[in-house]
Amino acid sequence: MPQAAANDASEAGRKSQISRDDLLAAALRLLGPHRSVSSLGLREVAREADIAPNSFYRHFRDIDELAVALIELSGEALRKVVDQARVNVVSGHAVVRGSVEAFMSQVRSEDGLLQVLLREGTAGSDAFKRAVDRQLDFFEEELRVELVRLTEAADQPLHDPAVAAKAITRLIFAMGAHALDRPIEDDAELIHQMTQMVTMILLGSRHLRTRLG
Amino acid sequence: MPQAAANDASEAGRKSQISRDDLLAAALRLLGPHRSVSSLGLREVAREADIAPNSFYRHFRDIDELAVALIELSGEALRKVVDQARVNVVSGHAVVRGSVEAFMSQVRSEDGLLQVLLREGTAGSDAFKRAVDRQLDFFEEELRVELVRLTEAADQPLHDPAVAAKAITRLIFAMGAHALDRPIEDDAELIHQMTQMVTMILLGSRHLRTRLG
DNA sequence: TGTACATCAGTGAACGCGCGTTCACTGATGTAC
DNA sequence: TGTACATCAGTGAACGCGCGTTCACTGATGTAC
Repeated sequence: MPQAAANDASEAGRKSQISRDDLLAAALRLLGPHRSVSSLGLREVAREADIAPNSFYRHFRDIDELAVALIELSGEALRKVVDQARVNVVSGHAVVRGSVEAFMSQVRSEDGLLQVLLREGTAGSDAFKRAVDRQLDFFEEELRVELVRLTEAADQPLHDPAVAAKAITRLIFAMGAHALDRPIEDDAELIHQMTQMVTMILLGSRHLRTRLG
Repeated sequence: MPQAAANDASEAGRKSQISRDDLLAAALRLLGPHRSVSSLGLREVAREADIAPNSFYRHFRDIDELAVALIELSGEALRKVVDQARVNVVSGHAVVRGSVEAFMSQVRSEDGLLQVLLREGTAGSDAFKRAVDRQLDFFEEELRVELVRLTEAADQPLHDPAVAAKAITRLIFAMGAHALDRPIEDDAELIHQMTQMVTMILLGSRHLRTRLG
């Protein structure tokens, strides 16, 4: 069975086929919690994936295309947060706190997906920055829709749900990035702070409406 | 007058002395609004400053030490924002909006100092990240003191001024970084949004106190 | 005032390194007959 | 079922490049006598 033997890394010659996903996984392994995507090198990723540097081009045009793919992959982590938040709404669980907890649980997730997104302030190529912004905008829009739905159902509408959603999104992402540089023992405190912050924004937005009409 | 002639760049041989500040200025020129400090190269900065690469070591241990110096320099821009905010308080000008405007005016400042700070999500060496955090913490603390002073004077104390100050700081920095990627025509809209966001946080923080005691 | 000397910001040349990219290639796999 | 062939994910070697860093040096400047 030469095909089976070819999967053995100790075998000389050609490796069994490697997929885009294998390269993305290798890149994720290299990143860990403290490196930024845009610092990844092509040879470095190829080395980690155990392929020749030039084989990289079979899967991606360049390292930047891989970076964009990574960002899109990390969007999955955001979708999980949104899903969990919706579950909290239905179950009557404390919505703000529960959602902040869901977010932080993704921040600390072993797969490291959300970390990829948080590590990126504003560095990298244009295509890359656009990819990051797409993910932020997606989250912001989901949040906005949910805020409108919830607050109107409770007959406590917000003054400007779009601005509130943007504020919460940007703030929670900034705090998430901050959390990456703090020890995990601080998580409880951070969750408490983030919950308070989001509550302030929501409460403020509601009263701004009461005040201004 | 050989000394005077030595200042002429067309002159062969040794250049007149160059200072740390000249190197910092060269680095700032290279950065512009869209590059991150941690991507600067030693040879690149030396080239821009018109000195030999090895001369760099006369002024900084390595490129990282220059990056930290740049961050500390950029703290000056923050101090200007704080000063302007205090002027607004005294003059009775709209405090929140005026301070947001002062911040955005530094964001767009020609010297590009504040941009250096905003461009840095979380990349770079440990020493560098600590330098960035120091500046954020400085701003947050100034803001906290001012918030306490103002709201207690108006007899409308906040629920947790420290958390409110942190929320405002992180949010305003995130929005400032966002602004760098937007055309200057969007500034009016961004200032409007940021003003609303800060107002929401302050209003929410006050009502949180009313509610919880 | 003149001379001898220490200091030290500057220099050019060279190093080894890892990078991205290109080339012509190989050989396993799937398909057509 | 066997054979011929196209496809294409993999390969090793090589390229030129810019990087950070080290070396022994030079010569202008300030200071001591």
